[in-house]
Amino acid sequence: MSRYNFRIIENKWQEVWSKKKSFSVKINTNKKKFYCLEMFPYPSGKIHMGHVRNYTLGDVLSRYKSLQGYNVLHPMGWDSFGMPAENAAKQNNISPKTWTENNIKIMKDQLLKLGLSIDWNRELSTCSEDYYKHQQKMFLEFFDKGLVYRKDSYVNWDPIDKTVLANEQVIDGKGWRSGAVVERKKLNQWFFKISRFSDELLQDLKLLNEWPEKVKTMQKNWIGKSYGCEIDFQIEGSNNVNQIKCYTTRPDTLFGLSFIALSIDHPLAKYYTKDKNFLEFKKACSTSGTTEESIAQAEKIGFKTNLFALNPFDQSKKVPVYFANFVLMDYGLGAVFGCPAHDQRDFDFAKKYNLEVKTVVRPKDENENYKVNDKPYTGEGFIINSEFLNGMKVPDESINGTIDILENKNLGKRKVNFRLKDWGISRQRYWGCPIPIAYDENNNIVKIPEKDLPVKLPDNININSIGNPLDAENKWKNIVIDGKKCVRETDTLDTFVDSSWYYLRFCSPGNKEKPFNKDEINYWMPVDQYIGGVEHAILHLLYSRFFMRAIDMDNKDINLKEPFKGLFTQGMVCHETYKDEKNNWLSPDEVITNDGKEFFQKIDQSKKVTVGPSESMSKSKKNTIDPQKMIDKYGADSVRFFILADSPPERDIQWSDEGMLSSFKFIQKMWGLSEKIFQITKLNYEQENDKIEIFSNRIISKMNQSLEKFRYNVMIASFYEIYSFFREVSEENKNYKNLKESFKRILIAMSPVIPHLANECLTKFHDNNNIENLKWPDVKEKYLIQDKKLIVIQVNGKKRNTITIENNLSEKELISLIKDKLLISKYLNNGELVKTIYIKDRLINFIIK
RNA sequence: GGGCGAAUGGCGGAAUUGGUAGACGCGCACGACUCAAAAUCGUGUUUUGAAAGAAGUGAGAGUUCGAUUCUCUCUUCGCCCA
Repeated sequence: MSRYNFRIIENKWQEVWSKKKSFSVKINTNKKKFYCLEMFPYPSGKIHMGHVRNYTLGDVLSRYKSLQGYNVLHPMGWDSFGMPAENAAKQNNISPKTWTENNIKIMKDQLLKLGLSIDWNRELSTCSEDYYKHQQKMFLEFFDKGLVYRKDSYVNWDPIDKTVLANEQVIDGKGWRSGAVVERKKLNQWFFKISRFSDELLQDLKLLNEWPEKVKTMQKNWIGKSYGCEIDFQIEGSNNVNQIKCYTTRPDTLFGLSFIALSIDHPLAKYYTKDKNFLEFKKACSTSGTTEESIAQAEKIGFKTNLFALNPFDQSKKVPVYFANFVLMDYGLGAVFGCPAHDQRDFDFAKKYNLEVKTVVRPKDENENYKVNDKPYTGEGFIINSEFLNGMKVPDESINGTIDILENKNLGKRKVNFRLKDWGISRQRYWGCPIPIAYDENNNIVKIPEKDLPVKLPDNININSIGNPLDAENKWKNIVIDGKKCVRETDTLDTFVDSSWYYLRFCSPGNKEKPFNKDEINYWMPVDQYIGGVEHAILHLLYSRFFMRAIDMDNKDINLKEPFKGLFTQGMVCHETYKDEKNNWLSPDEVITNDGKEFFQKIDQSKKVTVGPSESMSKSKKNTIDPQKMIDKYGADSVRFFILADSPPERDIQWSDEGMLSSFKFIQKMWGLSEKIFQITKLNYEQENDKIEIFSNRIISKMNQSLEKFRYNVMIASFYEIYSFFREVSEENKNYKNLKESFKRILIAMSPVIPHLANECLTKFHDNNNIENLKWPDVKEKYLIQDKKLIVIQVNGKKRNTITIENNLSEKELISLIKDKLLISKYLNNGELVKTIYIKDRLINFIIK
């Protein structure tokens, strides 16, 4: 029997698909559509295992839906703007464009070798003018709709490289390249007004019933709707200020007030700009990064003003007013009141500055003398030490009750607040979509006129100039609009903007005039199944949801708010990590083992290697496996098979060489089996074999369930069952009348996972080798019904025996049968039978005392 | 610091969603084929026990006739934070 030569066969089928354009689709209103989309890759150089997993998942689904008769849209593109291209350009003296285009070429070739069912006619690249020109128009449309504005905002500033750093470029508070301590710096930047849709983005999560709960929870927390109130505090100690407004979600702890804390960006800061100590404090604040994590973990520090605030409920009580580093201007009003007894941050701050800690909430099982000691109490309970609030139940009654009182006394106002901030889209970088804006001599905003669009990125720039290279491009920067001298905006758009609408562009990739065409959108959208990493659970998905709403706003042609009907988030691909004796990372290629216990360096086997825990594959830890090498060695089908086997798609998967090899062996065995069965089908016919029918229909039904629920690892288990069943049948060497047809049906059901092998085998079984228009096999229901049932016999909930019975036996008949056969007599004789519980077709439980 | 998950044999994992725990694979052991090895195939493989049996899904409690599944407390690990 010939060995399966995957190199020849896989290549053959990939050529067939590409020549016939098998996966290219058009609108067809007679067919139900299915839009399957995986998150498109950043063209970093070559594909990694994460891509293989992501695109295999989508491919299995696409091929499955397609066999089921859906008109499947399954496109692919490139998220091709972004920092790595600029970094590579600096290192290798090659333009970001050339670098990116080369990478795309390589990666596309790799994806083709995986045998993905992609409509390559729709390929797009976000860095191409064809794409970003539409984005610039959208930006201006959003501008007209009032969804774009400019304001001052902080960035991470590297004082040595004189450049703005992204959060991931700040490591332990230092610039990744220069090592300089990063400062916070204010810049005037562009924003999308995502907050306009805060409530809608929150409420509509309820409509997304095909999204994972955890992603919805993460988005809900991110949007962070809170119900609280604004409270007015009277101020003493200044001629300029007599009132400060604070936002709080815990007005019920007002009697525990011990200080007021302001953001350093609070309007009141302007009265302290001449105070040396304040300026020093401000500088100290600017040394921590801009992420929430760094702010939460930074030591809480404050600057005491000469002001005092009066407690609105008791004007005889005065507390100091501070500026503090943990208060953000973006949240609420940039001013909070501190109640140290019942908030961790306030508690830390009070301890540091020796402020009063007054307990005003007691837990349920404590009495009124309860006192907060070394830890704040943030749980439920009752209000104490608070005069007219005493006894209120925390939190619901106390918060609402206090707000009512504040409103009645005209001291405050009920207010809903969101944590979600507007989306800062300015990036001080070259390799991104230019913002189609200029400024006149008075620094007024001027939109680039439509006739001058797109604003093209200049080629041949000096990538090594300090800061944003576009700033140095004077020829490009200085323009004339309507006879007025203007200067272009040199910031480019956040690459999250590029990926916020690419799913729409796939519907109308060739349209030169418009980003997309109404009929095509209305046919293909929404995306039925979106697949990608959970790391995008918040930002990318929220931004896309915002974009869809922004486009939908005031647009009669489009009536769509949620772009992704179904979402699936896949786990990561992990591998063990290796270190040599000097603690340097080693790649799996550099390591060798004989017994799987002790590991040595390949180049010098006297040198021991320490094996670390299995972690997400990353270049920095060198624990990557190159998909290209695996495809070359084992073939695409084997790699696809392995990446789906074993682990559930939503969980992390461990890469294992043994697993990869056994997948490869399975492909070989399956080929051998197919050949054997093909030989058998040339023999004289035997009678039909019921066992084949029962097995095939049950296993296909099982595969259907696994596919519908994304349990691809369970489906792979069915593959092994299929193999061993048909191998047994084949050993009988009998050409049962239903053998060929059943095996064909099985091969079709296997084809989404291992398309090359399955199609090659199918060709043989088809009379004229023509395998067009294959259909997903139906399940014949009658073979799923079992005529005999296995019943579990329990005594007091423990399994003691089993019995196989005919269908439709009554409880009485069953019990007498069990007693007749003495199946559990030794238990029944030892006590009194109190009760029996009978679950039809499953189990009977005897309760004995 | 906050948020969200996860935990089942030596390992990856399965369990009709409250009803036989360990499907399927890897690994391991024994056997067949072979001069021999590789490959391939077969049998076995939760622990304990000679067996009958007993115990068993991170730990501890609870609900239930019955809990891997539901509730509470704790432990460990992972992911995310404009």
